[in-house]
Amino acid sequence: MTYKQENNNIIITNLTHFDIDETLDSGQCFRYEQIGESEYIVVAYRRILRIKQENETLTLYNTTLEEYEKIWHKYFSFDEDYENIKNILSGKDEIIREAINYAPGVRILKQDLWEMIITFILSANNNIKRIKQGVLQISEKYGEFIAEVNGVKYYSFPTSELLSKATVLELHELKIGFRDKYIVDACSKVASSEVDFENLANMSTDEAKKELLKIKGIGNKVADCILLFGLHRYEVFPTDTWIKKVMISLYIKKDVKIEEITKYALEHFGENSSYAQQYLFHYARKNKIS
DNA sequence: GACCAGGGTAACT
DNA sequence: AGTTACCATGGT
Repeated sequence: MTYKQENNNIIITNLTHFDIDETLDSGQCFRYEQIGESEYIVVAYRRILRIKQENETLTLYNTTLEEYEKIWHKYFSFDEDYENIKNILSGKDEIIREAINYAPGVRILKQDLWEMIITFILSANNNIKRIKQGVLQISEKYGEFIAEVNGVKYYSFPTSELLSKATVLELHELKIGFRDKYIVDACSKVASSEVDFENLANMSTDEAKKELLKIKGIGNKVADCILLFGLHRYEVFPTDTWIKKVMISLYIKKDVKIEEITKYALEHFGENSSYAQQYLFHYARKNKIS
C-alpha cells in the first residue's frame, strides 16, 4: 500500500487484506455509521472521520498527513502483515481457511483502551445494536462536543475523569441495565489507582489481565476483548456465545464448557489465536451457525 | 412467553 | 471447586 495527500484528503492505494464493511461490521467497533456504499463516519480518539473504500483504494476525507500517520494508520492496523498471518492460519486447517476466505478483509482495529474497558463491560450478555446505543448515549451525556456534521452532533468518548462524575442512578437512565454499577466501579478503581490503568500497556498480558479482572463486570471474556482491541495482545481468544457455537459445531463436535473451548483454541492457534477468533466470529455470525 | 444477545457475580452445594 | 439462579433490556 501507498498513501498520499490530495487536496484535504488522504488517498491509500493498493490496499490489500482490508475491507471497510467487513472490518466495521465484525463486532469490535461500535462508533460508526454507514452513509453510503462502503462509506462511513467513524468516531475515535476525539475525531470524526469520513471514509470510503473503492476496491483497493481508500479515501480518508478532510484528514492531514500528520493526523493519518498519528491516528488512523495505527487505528486500522495498516502496519500489520495480514498476508503473513493469513498464510500461517490457513495452514492450520480447512475450517479456518474457509472462515478467512469468507471475510478476507477483516482487520483488528486498535482502539482507545479506556473506551474498550467501558464498551466491553457494556457488552456482557448484550447484543451489538444495544452496545452501540449505550456507547453513543454515554458519549453524548459525558463526552465532549467535537463538531456537527450534516446536522448531527458528535461527542468524544468521555475520559475516565469525565465519566467519574456519573452516578449509578444517572447511568441507569441510559437503559444499560445491570451494567451501570460496573461502570461506576471501573471509574472509581482507575481514579484511586487500585487498578493501575496508566501502566496496563507496559504489563505482560497475564499481568494486565489480572489487573483488569479487579473491576466488577470484567470477567475472562471481557478482559480478553479489552486486551485484544485496546492493547493488541494477539495471543488471547475471547470465547463468546458465537465463538462457542462455531467451535463446538465445527471443531470440538460435542458440548463442552467455555474454558475448554478457550484452551483448545489457544493450543490450536497459538500466538495468532485472536486473529483466528475474529475470522471465526464474523463467519459464525454472518452464517448464523447453530 | 421463552429464548437470546461479543457474560459476570453471588449464592449456593 | 464446581454448579446455578439471577441480573436489565429489547428483539425475535
